[in-house]
Amino acid sequence: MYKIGQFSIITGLTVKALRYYHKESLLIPCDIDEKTSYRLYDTSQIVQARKIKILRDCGFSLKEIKDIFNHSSDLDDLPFYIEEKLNSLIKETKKVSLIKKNLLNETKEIRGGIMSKYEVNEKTTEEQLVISTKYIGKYEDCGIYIGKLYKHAKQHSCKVPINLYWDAEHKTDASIEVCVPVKKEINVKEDIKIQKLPKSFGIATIHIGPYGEIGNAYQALHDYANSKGFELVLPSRETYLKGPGMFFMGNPNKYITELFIPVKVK
Amino acid sequence: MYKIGQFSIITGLTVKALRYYHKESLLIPCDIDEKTSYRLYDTSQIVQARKIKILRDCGFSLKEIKDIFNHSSDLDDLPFYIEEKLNSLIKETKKVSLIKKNLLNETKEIRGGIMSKYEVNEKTTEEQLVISTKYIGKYEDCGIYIGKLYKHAKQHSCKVPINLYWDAEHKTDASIEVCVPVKKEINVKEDIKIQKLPKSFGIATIHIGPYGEIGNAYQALHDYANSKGFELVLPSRETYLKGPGMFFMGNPNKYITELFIPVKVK
DNA sequence: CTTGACTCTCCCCTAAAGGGAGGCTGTAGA
DNA sequence: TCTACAGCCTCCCTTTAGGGGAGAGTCAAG
Repeated sequence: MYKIGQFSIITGLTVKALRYYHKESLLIPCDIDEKTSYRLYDTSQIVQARKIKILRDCGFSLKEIKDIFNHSSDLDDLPFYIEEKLNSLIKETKKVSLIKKNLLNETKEIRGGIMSKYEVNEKTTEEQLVISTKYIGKYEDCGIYIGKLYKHAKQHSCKVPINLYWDAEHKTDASIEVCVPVKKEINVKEDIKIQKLPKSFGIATIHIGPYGEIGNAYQALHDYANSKGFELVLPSRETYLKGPGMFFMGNPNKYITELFIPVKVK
Repeated sequence: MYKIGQFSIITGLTVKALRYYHKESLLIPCDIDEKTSYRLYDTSQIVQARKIKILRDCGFSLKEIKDIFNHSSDLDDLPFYIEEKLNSLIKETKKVSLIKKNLLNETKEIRGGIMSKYEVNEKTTEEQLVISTKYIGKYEDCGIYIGKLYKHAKQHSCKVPINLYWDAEHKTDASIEVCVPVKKEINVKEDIKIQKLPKSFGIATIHIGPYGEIGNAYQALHDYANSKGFELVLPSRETYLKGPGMFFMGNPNKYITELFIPVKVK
Protein backbone atom coordinates (compact mmCIF):
# COMPACT_ATOMS: atom_id res chain seq x y z
CA MET A 1 0.00 0.00 0.00
CA TYR A 2 1.34 3.38 -1.02
CA LYS A 3 0.45 6.81 0.26
CA ILE A 4 -0.34 9.41 -2.33
CA GLY A 5 3.15 10.92 -2.47
CA GLN A 6 4.83 7.59 -3.11
CA PHE A 7 2.19 6.63 -5.62
CA SER A 8 2.76 9.93 -7.37
CA ILE A 9 6.44 9.17 -7.89
CA ILE A 10 5.77 5.64 -9.06
CA THR A 11 3.14 6.62 -11.58
CA GLY A 12 4.43 10.00 -12.70
CA LEU A 13 1.10 11.63 -11.90
CA THR A 14 0.94 14.66 -9.65
CA VAL A 15 -0.76 14.51 -6.27
CA LYS A 16 -3.25 17.08 -7.46
CA ALA A 17 -4.06 14.97 -10.49
CA LEU A 18 -4.52 11.84 -8.36
CA ARG A 19 -6.96 13.62 -6.09
CA TYR A 20 -8.80 14.91 -9.13
CA TYR A 21 -9.03 11.44 -10.70
CA HIS A 22 -10.41 10.19 -7.40
CA LYS A 23 -13.05 12.90 -7.39
CA GLU A 24 -13.91 12.04 -11.00
CA SER A 25 -14.05 8.32 -10.11
CA LEU A 26 -11.41 7.55 -12.71
CA LEU A 27 -8.90 6.08 -10.30
CA ILE A 28 -10.27 5.30 -6.86
CA PRO A 29 -7.80 4.50 -4.09
CA CYS A 30 -8.26 0.93 -2.95
CA ASP A 31 -8.52 2.05 0.64
CA ILE A 32 -9.04 5.21 2.62
CA ASP A 33 -7.85 5.38 6.18
CA GLU A 34 -10.90 5.90 8.36
CA LYS A 35 -9.19 8.10 10.87
CA THR A 36 -6.82 10.18 8.79
CA SER A 37 -8.71 9.90 5.48
CA TYR A 38 -5.37 9.33 3.78
CA ARG A 39 -5.71 7.79 0.31
CA LEU A 40 -4.02 4.40 -0.02
CA TYR A 41 -3.17 2.80 -3.35
CA ASP A 42 -1.92 -0.67 -4.12
CA THR A 43 0.02 -2.41 -6.87
CA SER A 44 -2.98 -3.27 -8.98
CA GLN A 45 -3.73 0.40 -9.42
CA ILE A 46 -0.34 1.19 -10.88
CA VAL A 47 -1.25 -0.30 -14.23
CA GLN A 48 -4.47 1.67 -14.28
CA ALA A 49 -2.61 4.86 -13.41
CA ARG A 50 -0.05 4.27 -16.13
CA LYS A 51 -2.78 3.74 -18.67
CA ILE A 52 -4.32 7.05 -17.68
CA LYS A 53 -0.98 8.79 -17.96
CA ILE A 54 -0.26 7.37 -21.39
CA LEU A 55 -3.66 8.40 -22.70
CA ARG A 56 -3.42 11.87 -21.20
CA ASP A 57 0.01 12.31 -22.79
CA CYS A 58 -1.55 11.41 -26.11
CA GLY A 59 -4.13 14.14 -25.69
CA PHE A 60 -7.22 12.18 -24.69
CA SER A 61 -9.69 13.95 -22.42
CA LEU A 62 -10.78 12.36 -19.16
CA LYS A 63 -14.21 11.70 -20.64
CA GLU A 64 -12.63 9.85 -23.52
CA ILE A 65 -10.46 7.86 -21.13
CA LYS A 66 -13.50 6.88 -19.06
CA ASP A 67 -15.18 5.75 -22.25
CA ILE A 68 -12.16 3.69 -23.23
CA PHE A 69 -12.09 2.01 -19.83
CA ASN A 70 -15.77 1.23 -20.07
CA HIS A 71 -15.22 -0.67 -23.26
CA SER A 72 -11.89 -2.27 -22.58
CA SER A 73 -9.49 -2.40 -19.74
CA ASP A 74 -6.72 -4.19 -21.53
CA LEU A 75 -3.33 -2.58 -21.98
CA ASP A 76 -2.99 -4.22 -25.36
CA ASP A 77 -5.94 -2.28 -26.70
CA LEU A 78 -4.42 1.13 -26.06
CA PRO A 79 -2.38 1.25 -29.28
CA PHE A 80 -5.59 1.01 -31.28
CA TYR A 81 -7.09 3.99 -29.52
CA ILE A 82 -3.84 5.87 -29.93
CA GLU A 83 -3.93 5.08 -33.61
CA GLU A 84 -7.31 6.78 -33.83
CA LYS A 85 -5.92 9.81 -32.06
CA LEU A 86 -3.06 9.88 -34.53
CA ASN A 87 -5.53 9.87 -37.39
CA SER A 88 -7.40 12.81 -35.95
CA LEU A 89 -4.12 14.67 -35.50
CA ILE A 90 -3.28 14.05 -39.13
CA LYS A 91 -6.73 15.22 -40.15
CA GLU A 92 -6.21 18.40 -38.15
CA THR A 93 -2.86 18.92 -39.85
CA LYS A 94 -4.49 18.57 -43.24
CA LYS A 95 -7.19 21.05 -42.30
CA VAL A 96 -4.67 23.67 -41.22
CA SER A 97 -2.59 23.02 -44.28
CA LEU A 98 -5.66 23.55 -46.46
CA ILE A 99 -6.44 26.84 -44.76
CA LYS A 100 -2.90 27.94 -45.50
CA LYS A 101 -3.20 26.94 -49.13
CA ASN A 102 -6.48 28.80 -49.57
CA LEU A 103 -4.99 31.83 -47.91
CA LEU A 104 -2.07 31.84 -50.31
CA ASN A 105 -4.38 31.54 -53.31
CA GLU A 106 -6.57 34.27 -51.98
CA THR A 107 -3.82 36.79 -51.35
CA LYS A 108 -2.58 36.08 -54.85
CA GLU A 109 -6.03 36.81 -56.19
CA ILE A 110 -6.34 39.98 -54.20
CA ARG A 111 -3.08 41.14 -55.73
CA GLY A 112 -4.30 40.13 -59.17
CA GLY A 113 -7.50 42.07 -58.59
CA ILE A 114 -9.71 39.09 -59.44
CA MET A 115 -11.49 39.05 -56.10
CA SER A 116 -14.35 40.92 -54.54
CA LYS A 117 -16.50 41.48 -57.58
CA TYR A 118 -19.98 40.61 -56.48
CA GLU A 119 -22.76 41.74 -58.72
CA VAL A 120 -25.91 42.14 -56.67
CA ASN A 121 -29.26 42.18 -58.40
CA GLU A 122 -32.86 42.34 -57.39
CA LYS A 123 -35.00 39.44 -58.43
CA THR A 124 -38.14 37.54 -57.67
CA THR A 125 -37.81 33.83 -57.08
CA GLU A 126 -40.26 31.47 -58.70
CA GLU A 127 -42.42 29.14 -56.68
CA GLN A 128 -40.66 25.84 -56.21
CA LEU A 129 -41.90 22.51 -54.94
CA VAL A 130 -39.35 20.89 -52.61
CA ILE A 131 -38.97 18.20 -50.02
CA SER A 132 -37.14 19.47 -47.01
CA THR A 133 -35.94 18.73 -43.52
CA LYS A 134 -34.92 21.12 -40.80
CA TYR A 135 -32.11 20.54 -38.34
CA ILE A 136 -30.14 22.42 -35.75
CA GLY A 137 -26.41 21.90 -36.02
CA LYS A 138 -23.30 22.74 -37.94
CA TYR A 139 -23.17 24.19 -41.42
CA GLU A 140 -20.83 21.47 -42.63
CA ASP A 141 -23.28 18.74 -41.66
CA CYS A 142 -25.86 19.66 -44.26
CA GLY A 143 -24.35 17.19 -46.72
CA ILE A 144 -25.74 14.32 -44.65
CA TYR A 145 -29.26 15.69 -44.82
CA ILE A 146 -29.00 16.52 -48.51
CA GLY A 147 -27.94 12.94 -49.11
CA LYS A 148 -31.00 11.66 -47.20
CA LEU A 149 -33.31 13.85 -49.22
CA TYR A 150 -31.89 12.78 -52.58
CA LYS A 151 -32.17 9.18 -51.50
CA HIS A 152 -35.79 9.74 -50.59
CA ALA A 153 -36.66 11.68 -53.75
CA LYS A 154 -35.08 9.09 -56.05
CA GLN A 155 -35.75 9.92 -59.68
CA HIS A 156 -38.21 12.70 -58.81
CA SER A 157 -35.55 15.14 -57.76
CA CYS A 158 -34.62 17.89 -60.15
CA LYS A 159 -32.04 20.64 -60.04
CA VAL A 160 -29.65 21.39 -57.23
CA PRO A 161 -30.15 21.60 -53.46
CA ILE A 162 -31.15 24.76 -51.65
CA ASN A 163 -30.57 25.64 -48.00
CA LEU A 164 -32.71 28.00 -46.01
CA TYR A 165 -31.04 29.72 -43.08
CA TRP A 166 -33.25 30.77 -40.22
CA ASP A 167 -30.77 32.76 -38.16
CA ALA A 168 -29.95 36.42 -38.42
CA GLU A 169 -26.44 35.65 -37.20
CA HIS A 170 -23.71 33.06 -37.57
CA LYS A 171 -24.15 30.33 -34.97
CA THR A 172 -22.31 27.18 -33.98
CA ASP A 173 -25.67 25.45 -33.87
CA ALA A 174 -27.54 27.01 -36.69
CA SER A 175 -31.14 26.38 -37.69
CA ILE A 176 -30.97 25.09 -41.24
CA GLU A 177 -33.66 23.84 -43.58
CA VAL A 178 -32.27 21.64 -46.31
CA CYS A 179 -34.34 21.46 -49.52
CA VAL A 180 -34.25 19.36 -52.65
CA PRO A 181 -36.54 20.42 -55.55
CA VAL A 182 -38.91 17.74 -56.84
CA LYS A 183 -40.96 17.53 -60.03
CA LYS A 184 -44.22 16.45 -58.46
CA GLU A 185 -45.90 15.72 -55.15
CA ILE A 186 -44.40 12.62 -53.58
CA ASN A 187 -45.01 10.81 -50.32
CA VAL A 188 -43.01 11.98 -47.35
CA LYS A 189 -42.45 10.55 -43.91
CA GLU A 190 -40.90 11.20 -40.53
CA ASP A 191 -38.89 14.40 -40.48
CA ILE A 192 -39.12 15.01 -44.22
CA LYS A 193 -41.79 17.41 -45.32
CA ILE A 194 -43.00 18.64 -48.67
CA GLN A 195 -43.74 22.31 -49.32
CA LYS A 196 -43.75 25.06 -51.87
CA LEU A 197 -41.02 27.65 -51.51
CA PRO A 198 -42.98 30.84 -52.12
CA LYS A 199 -42.50 33.42 -54.82
CA SER A 200 -40.51 36.12 -53.10
CA PHE A 201 -38.74 39.36 -53.88
CA GLY A 202 -35.18 39.97 -52.71
CA ILE A 203 -31.56 40.50 -53.60
CA ALA A 204 -29.17 37.91 -54.98
CA THR A 205 -25.57 37.42 -55.91
CA ILE A 206 -23.24 34.64 -57.03
CA HIS A 207 -20.30 33.39 -54.97
CA ILE A 208 -17.56 31.45 -56.70
CA GLY A 209 -15.08 29.66 -54.46
CA PRO A 210 -14.89 27.77 -51.17
CA TYR A 211 -17.63 28.18 -48.56
CA GLY A 212 -15.14 29.56 -46.08
CA GLU A 213 -15.07 32.80 -48.06
CA ILE A 214 -18.78 33.16 -48.51
CA GLY A 215 -18.82 35.97 -45.96
CA ASN A 216 -17.67 38.32 -48.72
CA ALA A 217 -20.83 37.62 -50.68
CA TYR A 218 -22.99 38.30 -47.63
CA GLN A 219 -21.11 41.52 -47.16
CA ALA A 220 -21.96 42.56 -50.73
CA LEU A 221 -25.63 41.78 -50.13
CA HIS A 222 -25.79 43.64 -46.83
CA ASP A 223 -23.95 46.62 -48.31
CA TYR A 224 -26.42 46.73 -51.16
CA ALA A 225 -29.38 46.46 -48.81
CA ASN A 226 -28.03 49.17 -46.56
CA SER A 227 -27.44 51.50 -49.48
CA LYS A 228 -30.95 50.96 -50.84
CA GLY A 229 -32.61 51.09 -47.45
CA PHE A 230 -33.91 47.53 -47.87
CA GLU A 231 -34.91 45.60 -44.83
CA LEU A 232 -33.89 41.96 -45.06
CA VAL A 233 -35.99 39.11 -43.73
CA LEU A 234 -35.51 35.43 -42.99
CA PRO A 235 -34.89 32.84 -44.26
CA SER A 236 -31.97 33.55 -46.54
CA ARG A 237 -31.26 30.99 -49.25
CA GLU A 238 -28.18 29.41 -50.67
CA THR A 239 -28.53 27.47 -53.91
CA TYR A 240 -25.63 25.15 -54.59
CA LEU A 241 -25.31 25.45 -58.35
CA LYS A 242 -22.02 23.63 -58.20
CA GLY A 243 -20.70 22.05 -55.03
CA PRO A 244 -19.22 18.90 -53.58
CA GLY A 245 -20.61 15.62 -54.86
CA MET A 246 -21.84 12.64 -52.90
CA PHE A 247 -18.43 10.98 -52.75
CA PHE A 248 -15.81 13.54 -53.71
CA MET A 249 -15.27 17.11 -52.70
CA GLY A 250 -13.92 18.30 -56.04
CA ASN A 251 -12.19 21.63 -56.34
CA PRO A 252 -13.61 24.12 -53.82
CA ASN A 253 -12.26 27.02 -55.86
CA LYS A 254 -14.83 26.22 -58.50
CA TYR A 255 -17.90 25.87 -56.29
CA ILE A 256 -20.69 28.14 -57.45
CA THR A 257 -23.34 29.28 -54.99
CA GLU A 258 -26.23 31.63 -55.43
CA LEU A 259 -27.19 33.65 -52.37
CA PHE A 260 -30.61 35.14 -52.02
CA ILE A 261 -32.08 37.20 -49.18
CA PRO A 262 -35.75 38.23 -49.25
CA VAL A 263 -36.51 41.92 -48.85
CA LYS A 264 -39.46 43.11 -46.85
CA VAL A 265 -42.09 44.64 -49.14
CA LYS A 266 -43.73 47.65 -47.55
CA MET B 1 -21.63 50.34 -40.56
CA TYR B 2 -22.92 46.95 -39.54
CA LYS B 3 -24.72 45.91 -36.41
CA ILE B 4 -23.40 42.86 -34.64
CA GLY B 5 -25.78 40.37 -36.23
CA GLN B 6 -24.93 41.42 -39.77
CA PHE B 7 -21.26 41.52 -38.97
CA SER B 8 -21.55 38.02 -37.57
CA ILE B 9 -22.92 36.69 -40.87
CA ILE B 10 -20.30 38.50 -42.92
CA THR B 11 -17.35 37.30 -40.85
CA GLY B 12 -18.54 33.88 -39.81
CA LEU B 13 -17.93 34.69 -36.15
CA THR B 14 -20.71 34.22 -33.62
CA VAL B 15 -22.23 37.18 -31.80
CA LYS B 16 -20.97 35.73 -28.53
CA ALA B 17 -17.47 35.52 -29.91
CA LEU B 18 -17.57 39.09 -31.21
CA ARG B 19 -18.64 40.39 -27.81
CA TYR B 20 -15.87 38.35 -26.22
CA TYR B 21 -13.23 39.70 -28.63
CA HIS B 22 -14.43 43.18 -27.78
CA LYS B 23 -14.06 42.51 -24.08
CA GLU B 24 -10.59 41.11 -24.72
CA SER B 25 -9.70 44.16 -26.87
CA LEU B 26 -8.91 41.93 -29.80
CA LEU B 27 -11.51 43.41 -32.12
CA ILE B 28 -13.01 46.67 -30.94
CA PRO B 29 -16.12 47.96 -32.74
CA CYS B 30 -15.31 51.23 -34.50
CA ASP B 31 -18.29 52.87 -32.86
CA ILE B 32 -20.73 52.28 -30.06
CA ASP B 33 -24.10 53.95 -30.10
CA GLU B 34 -24.29 56.22 -27.09
CA LYS B 35 -27.94 55.67 -26.44
CA THR B 36 -28.49 52.02 -27.20
CA SER B 37 -24.87 50.90 -26.67
CA TYR B 38 -25.16 48.85 -29.84
CA ARG B 39 -21.81 47.78 -31.26
CA LEU B 40 -21.15 49.09 -34.78
CA TYR B 41 -18.52 47.66 -37.09
CA ASP B 42 -17.28 48.93 -40.43
CA THR B 43 -15.64 47.50 -43.53
CA SER B 44 -12.08 47.92 -42.32
CA GLN B 45 -12.79 45.54 -39.46
CA ILE B 46 -13.87 42.73 -41.72
CA VAL B 47 -10.28 41.98 -42.68
CA GLN B 48 -9.24 41.96 -39.04
CA ALA B 49 -12.14 39.67 -38.16
CA ARG B 50 -11.28 37.28 -40.95
CA LYS B 51 -7.69 37.12 -39.79
CA ILE B 52 -8.89 36.22 -36.31
CA LYS B 53 -11.18 33.55 -37.70
CA ILE B 54 -8.45 32.00 -39.82
CA LEU B 55 -6.03 31.86 -36.91
CA ARG B 56 -8.66 30.46 -34.52
CA ASP B 57 -9.52 27.78 -37.07
CA CYS B 58 -5.85 26.87 -37.17
CA GLY B 59 -5.84 26.40 -33.40
CA PHE B 60 -4.12 29.56 -32.23
CA SER B 61 -5.17 30.88 -28.82
CA LEU B 62 -6.35 34.45 -28.42
CA LYS B 63 -3.14 35.29 -26.61
CA GLU B 64 -1.12 34.02 -29.54
CA ILE B 65 -3.29 35.98 -31.95
CA LYS B 66 -2.77 39.16 -29.94
CA ASP B 67 0.94 38.52 -30.05
CA ILE B 68 0.84 38.02 -33.82
CA PHE B 69 -1.06 41.26 -34.30
CA ASN B 70 1.42 43.10 -32.13
CA HIS B 71 4.25 42.07 -34.40
CA SER B 72 2.56 42.21 -37.74
CA SER B 73 -0.81 43.14 -39.06
CA ASP B 74 -0.27 42.06 -42.62
CA LEU B 75 -2.44 39.37 -44.16
CA ASP B 76 0.54 38.10 -46.13
CA ASP B 77 2.37 37.15 -42.95
CA LEU B 78 -0.29 34.74 -41.73
CA PRO B 79 0.91 31.77 -43.79
CA PHE B 80 4.26 31.90 -41.98
CA TYR B 81 2.61 31.72 -38.59
CA ILE B 82 0.39 28.92 -39.84
CA GLU B 83 3.49 27.12 -41.00
CA GLU B 84 4.82 27.21 -37.44
CA LYS B 85 1.55 25.82 -36.16
CA LEU B 86 1.79 23.04 -38.72
CA ASN B 87 5.25 22.20 -37.45
CA SER B 88 4.04 21.96 -33.90
CA LEU B 89 1.17 19.73 -35.01
CA ILE B 90 3.64 17.45 -36.74
CA LYS B 91 5.78 17.42 -33.63
CA GLU B 92 2.77 16.43 -31.56
CA THR B 93 1.97 13.66 -34.01
CA LYS B 94 5.51 12.34 -33.70
CA LYS B 95 5.29 12.40 -29.93
CA VAL B 96 2.07 10.40 -29.86
CA SER B 97 3.43 8.03 -32.43
CA LEU B 98 6.50 7.47 -30.26
CA ILE B 99 4.36 6.73 -27.22
CA LYS B 100 2.52 4.16 -29.27
CA LYS B 101 5.74 2.57 -30.44
CA ASN B 102 7.10 2.33 -26.91
CA LEU B 103 3.85 0.84 -25.72
CA LEU B 104 4.00 -1.84 -28.39
CA ASN B 105 7.58 -2.71 -27.46
CA GLU B 106 6.67 -2.82 -23.82
CA THR B 107 3.68 -5.09 -24.15
CA LYS B 108 5.80 -7.37 -26.30
CA GLU B 109 8.42 -7.52 -23.55
CA ILE B 110 5.84 -8.16 -20.86
CA ARG B 111 4.64 -11.10 -22.89
CA GLY B 112 8.21 -12.30 -23.34
CA GLY B 113 8.74 -11.98 -19.62
CA ILE B 114 11.85 -9.82 -20.00
CA MET B 115 10.46 -6.89 -18.08
CA SER B 116 9.99 -5.92 -14.49
CA LYS B 117 13.10 -7.47 -12.99
CA TYR B 118 14.53 -4.82 -10.77
CA GLU B 119 17.25 -5.98 -8.44
CA VAL B 120 17.35 -3.65 -5.48
CA ASN B 121 20.48 -3.50 -3.38
CA GLU B 122 21.72 -1.56 -0.43
CA LYS B 123 24.83 0.48 -0.99
CA THR B 124 26.82 3.42 0.22
CA THR B 125 27.69 6.05 -2.33
CA GLU B 126 31.19 7.48 -2.41
CA GLU B 127 31.85 11.16 -1.94
CA GLN B 128 31.84 12.91 -5.27
CA LEU B 129 32.94 16.38 -6.27
CA VAL B 130 30.46 17.97 -8.70
CA ILE B 131 29.44 21.25 -10.19
CA SER B 132 25.72 21.71 -10.07
CA THR B 133 22.83 24.00 -10.69
CA LYS B 134 19.33 23.86 -9.31
CA TYR B 135 16.19 24.75 -11.22
CA ILE B 136 12.46 24.47 -10.90
CA GLY B 137 10.75 23.21 -13.99
CA LYS B 138 10.08 20.20 -16.13
CA TYR B 139 11.93 16.90 -16.00
CA GLU B 140 12.57 16.95 -19.74
CA ASP B 141 14.33 20.31 -19.52
CA CYS B 142 17.29 19.01 -17.58
CA GLY B 143 19.22 18.41 -20.82
CA ILE B 144 19.63 22.17 -21.24
CA TYR B 145 21.19 22.52 -17.81
CA ILE B 146 23.38 19.48 -18.22
CA GLY B 147 24.66 20.98 -21.46
CA LYS B 148 25.49 24.25 -19.68
CA LEU B 149 27.39 22.40 -16.98
CA TYR B 150 29.45 20.32 -19.42
CA LYS B 151 30.25 23.46 -21.35
CA HIS B 152 31.42 25.10 -18.15
CA ALA B 153 33.41 22.10 -16.92
CA LYS B 154 35.19 21.62 -20.23
CA GLN B 155 37.88 18.98 -19.95
CA HIS B 156 37.57 18.73 -16.17
CA SER B 157 34.32 16.80 -16.31
CA CYS B 158 34.43 13.10 -15.70
CA LYS B 159 31.83 10.38 -15.72
CA VAL B 160 28.15 10.85 -16.39
CA PRO B 161 25.61 13.37 -15.11
CA ILE B 162 23.59 12.90 -11.94
CA ASN B 163 20.29 14.51 -11.03
CA LEU B 164 19.13 15.14 -7.49
CA TYR B 165 15.37 15.29 -7.00
CA TRP B 166 14.14 17.36 -4.10
CA ASP B 167 10.45 16.45 -4.21
CA ALA B 168 8.72 13.60 -2.47
CA GLU B 169 6.17 13.55 -5.26
CA HIS B 170 5.92 13.93 -9.01
CA LYS B 171 5.39 17.58 -9.91
CA THR B 172 4.87 19.55 -13.08
CA ASP B 173 7.38 22.04 -11.78
CA ALA B 174 9.86 19.88 -9.99
CA SER B 175 12.84 21.04 -7.98
CA ILE B 176 15.83 19.48 -9.68
CA GLU B 177 19.55 19.78 -9.02
CA VAL B 178 21.61 18.85 -12.04
CA CYS B 179 25.18 17.67 -11.31
CA VAL B 180 28.23 16.93 -13.41
CA PRO B 181 31.18 15.24 -11.67
CA VAL B 182 34.50 17.04 -11.97
CA LYS B 183 38.07 15.85 -11.25
CA LYS B 184 39.19 18.88 -9.26
CA GLU B 185 38.04 22.19 -7.84
CA ILE B 186 37.28 24.62 -10.63
CA ASN B 187 35.97 28.16 -10.69
CA VAL B 188 32.25 28.58 -10.74
CA LYS B 189 30.04 31.55 -11.39
CA GLU B 190 26.48 32.77 -11.38
CA ASP B 191 24.03 29.97 -10.72
CA ILE B 192 26.58 27.19 -10.96
CA LYS B 193 27.93 25.95 -7.68
CA ILE B 194 30.58 23.42 -6.68
CA GLN B 195 29.99 20.92 -3.90
CA LYS B 196 30.75 17.45 -2.64
CA LEU B 197 27.92 14.97 -2.83
CA PRO B 198 28.22 13.28 0.53
CA LYS B 199 28.87 9.62 1.31
CA SER B 200 25.45 8.24 1.98
CA PHE B 201 23.68 4.95 2.63
CA GLY B 202 20.62 3.95 0.70
CA ILE B 203 18.99 1.61 -1.78
CA ALA B 204 19.67 1.45 -5.49
CA THR B 205 18.53 -0.23 -8.66
CA ILE B 206 19.14 -0.06 -12.39
CA HIS B 207 16.52 0.95 -14.91
CA ILE B 208 16.98 0.00 -18.55
CA GLY B 209 14.70 1.66 -21.06
CA PRO B 210 12.98 4.99 -21.73
CA TYR B 211 12.45 7.47 -18.94
CA GLY B 212 8.70 7.26 -19.37
CA GLU B 213 8.81 3.86 -17.72
CA ILE B 214 11.07 4.76 -14.83
CA GLY B 215 8.13 4.63 -12.46
CA ASN B 216 8.53 0.85 -12.35
CA ALA B 217 12.00 1.25 -10.89
CA TYR B 218 10.74 3.63 -8.24
CA GLN B 219 8.05 1.15 -7.44
CA ALA B 220 10.70 -1.55 -6.87
CA LEU B 221 12.62 0.78 -4.56
CA HIS B 222 9.58 1.80 -2.57
CA ASP B 223 8.42 -1.80 -2.28
CA TYR B 224 11.82 -2.79 -0.99
CA ALA B 225 11.90 0.08 1.49
CA ASN B 226 8.39 -0.70 2.71
CA SER B 227 9.23 -4.36 3.19
CA LYS B 228 12.41 -3.56 5.12
CA GLY B 229 10.83 -0.76 7.12
CA PHE B 230 13.29 1.74 5.69
CA GLU B 231 12.42 5.40 5.76
CA LEU B 232 13.51 7.18 2.63
CA VAL B 233 14.89 10.71 2.59
CA LEU B 234 15.57 13.40 0.00
CA PRO B 235 17.16 13.98 -2.40
CA SER B 236 16.88 10.90 -4.54
CA ARG B 237 19.47 10.49 -7.28
CA GLU B 238 19.37 9.39 -10.87
CA THR B 239 22.68 8.65 -12.55
CA TYR B 240 22.46 8.60 -16.31
CA LEU B 241 24.90 5.82 -17.13
CA LYS B 242 23.68 5.82 -20.68
CA GLY B 243 21.27 8.36 -22.03
CA PRO B 244 20.65 10.79 -24.85
CA GLY B 245 23.68 12.60 -26.24
CA MET B 246 24.14 16.28 -26.83
CA PHE B 247 22.82 16.12 -30.37
CA PHE B 248 20.98 12.85 -30.81
CA MET B 249 18.49 11.01 -28.70
CA GLY B 250 19.68 7.52 -29.63
CA ASN B 251 17.59 4.50 -28.80
CA PRO B 252 15.59 5.09 -25.62
CA ASN B 253 15.16 1.35 -25.11
CA LYS B 254 18.85 1.16 -24.31
CA TYR B 255 19.09 4.02 -21.84
CA ILE B 256 20.59 2.86 -18.56
CA THR B 257 19.84 4.76 -15.38
CA GLU B 258 20.86 4.08 -11.82
CA LEU B 259 18.38 5.15 -9.18
CA PHE B 260 19.45 5.75 -5.63
CA ILE B 261 17.39 6.86 -2.64
CA PRO B 262 19.09 7.56 0.70
CA VAL B 263 17.75 5.74 3.73
CA LYS B 264 17.45 7.41 7.09
CA VAL B 265 19.99 5.93 9.48
CA LYS B 266 18.57 5.51 12.96
C1' DC C 1 6.34 20.06 23.65
C1' DT C 2 7.69 21.43 19.35
C1' DT C 3 9.08 20.87 14.64
C1' DG C 4 8.84 19.23 10.08
C1' DA C 5 6.99 16.27 6.65
C1' DC C 6 2.97 14.67 4.74
C1' DT C 7 -1.82 14.63 4.12
C1' DC C 8 -6.56 16.36 4.07
C1' DT C 9 -10.45 19.65 2.46
C1' DC C 10 -11.95 23.94 0.62
C1' DC C 11 -11.74 27.94 -2.33
C1' DC C 12 -10.17 30.62 -6.27
C1' DC C 13 -8.10 30.74 -11.06
C1' DT C 14 -7.37 29.53 -15.94
C1' DA C 15 -9.54 29.87 -21.95
C1' DA C 16 -12.98 30.68 -25.03
C1' DA C 17 -16.85 31.10 -25.43
C1' DG C 18 -22.23 28.99 -25.00
C1' DG C 19 -26.68 29.23 -22.58
C1' DG C 20 -29.96 31.75 -20.61
C1' DA C 21 -32.24 35.49 -17.71
C1' DG C 22 -33.81 40.04 -17.57
C1' DG C 23 -34.10 44.47 -19.66
C1' DC C 24 -33.90 48.11 -23.41
C1' DT C 25 -35.73 50.16 -27.87
C1' DG C 26 -38.23 50.51 -32.23
C1' DT C 27 -41.67 48.95 -35.23
C1' DA C 28 -45.71 46.48 -36.86
C1' DG C 29 -50.13 44.73 -36.21
C1' DA C 30 -54.71 44.56 -33.73
C1' DT D 1 -53.15 52.61 -27.73
C1' DC D 2 -51.57 48.24 -26.40
C1' DT D 3 -48.91 44.37 -27.29
C1' DA D 4 -45.79 41.30 -29.54
C1' DC D 5 -41.50 40.58 -31.54
C1' DA D 6 -36.80 41.27 -33.25
C1' DG D 7 -32.43 42.55 -32.15
C1' DC D 8 -29.40 44.25 -29.00
C1' DC D 9 -27.45 44.96 -24.27
C1' DT D 10 -25.33 43.26 -19.60
C1' DC D 11 -24.72 39.85 -16.09
C1' DC D 12 -24.20 35.30 -14.26
C1' DC D 13 -23.35 30.26 -14.58
C1' DT D 14 -20.98 26.26 -16.87
C1' DT D 15 -17.36 23.73 -19.16
C1' DT D 16 -11.64 21.15 -18.69
C1' DA D 17 -8.02 19.44 -16.00
C1' DG D 18 -6.00 20.40 -12.75
C1' DG D 19 -2.44 24.35 -10.13
C1' DG D 20 -1.80 27.41 -6.13
C1' DG D 21 -2.42 28.26 -1.67
C1' DA D 22 -4.78 28.53 3.06
C1' DG D 23 -5.82 26.31 7.21
C1' DA D 24 -5.97 22.18 9.75
C1' DG D 25 -5.06 17.29 11.14
C1' DT D 26 -1.52 13.33 11.71
C1' DC D 27 2.78 11.07 12.57
C1' DA D 28 7.44 10.43 14.16
C1' DA D 29 11.64 12.29 15.98
C1' DG D 30 14.25 15.28 18.92
